[in-house]
Amino acid sequence: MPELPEVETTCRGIAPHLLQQTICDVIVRQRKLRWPIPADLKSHLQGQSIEHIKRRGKYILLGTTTGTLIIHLGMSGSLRICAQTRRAEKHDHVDIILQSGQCLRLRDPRRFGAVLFTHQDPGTHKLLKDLGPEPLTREFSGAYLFTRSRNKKVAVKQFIMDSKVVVGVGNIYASEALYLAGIHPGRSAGRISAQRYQRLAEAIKKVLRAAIKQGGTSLRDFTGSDGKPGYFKQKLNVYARGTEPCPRCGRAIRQITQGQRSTFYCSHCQT
DNA sequence: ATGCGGACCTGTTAGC
DNA sequence: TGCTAACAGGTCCGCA
Repeated sequence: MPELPEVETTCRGIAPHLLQQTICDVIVRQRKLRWPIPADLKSHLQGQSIEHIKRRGKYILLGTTTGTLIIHLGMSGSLRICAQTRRAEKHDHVDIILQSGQCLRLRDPRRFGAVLFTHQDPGTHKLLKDLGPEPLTREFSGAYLFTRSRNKKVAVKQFIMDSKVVVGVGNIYASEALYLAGIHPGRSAGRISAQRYQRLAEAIKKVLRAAIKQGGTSLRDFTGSDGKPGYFKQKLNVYARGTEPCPRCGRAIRQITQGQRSTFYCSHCQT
């Protein structure tokens, strides 16, 4: 479900409820997520105060005095703030109960998400250490993409979805950014000019910023931590619009499969 | 080093 | 209406 804008929306929504709150209790109803939730999670968190909330790629990092809780929402995860007394529903796997009486509740029907804890600098954690730059920083640029892509024959869409190249660009925004940049998703990453990568880097930043501004994209069921959907869906040009006309030229948008994921593009506007 | 398919799950929708 | 198959916002892992 969530790409970078949805994770960012979630972080912004939960942060005010969590900062400087002491964790009173931790309830784990289902520990089988992508990786098992550590059996000693509660002992790491109970009595600790949440000092900061950060996002790295699609990972949400809750910093306590003694370590960092690492949360990934996978394909279908969401975090909500609710009253501790609110009845848990079917896929509500974890509750982090706060002194305020509220609780941070993780729901994840498909269980591709993760909840882990580390005492180390989270940047050195196995899952985070090889991540590429954040797309909304100056470090991420057309020049960077150009350099990284030399001699790569992988399709450019898969290239920009590789978290070692750049974090946070998932299946929706990859299609959207390539559309904005006018680049065919199947083109080999190594055969794209510096100038076109300049356009692509700008398009990625533009589409992610716009999506964050709209509170993310709600296709099926994404909602922010307050339960409100994201409104970026209305601004999607190609994603999930197979057979609809291209907004620019009117020809039918095409849907193909790349790396077992759907890609949407306009064969006339994207070359 | 790179590339590919499979794996992990449940829910929803499309098709017969 | 009901059964089945395909598909869904992610990404790690093992094997060629």
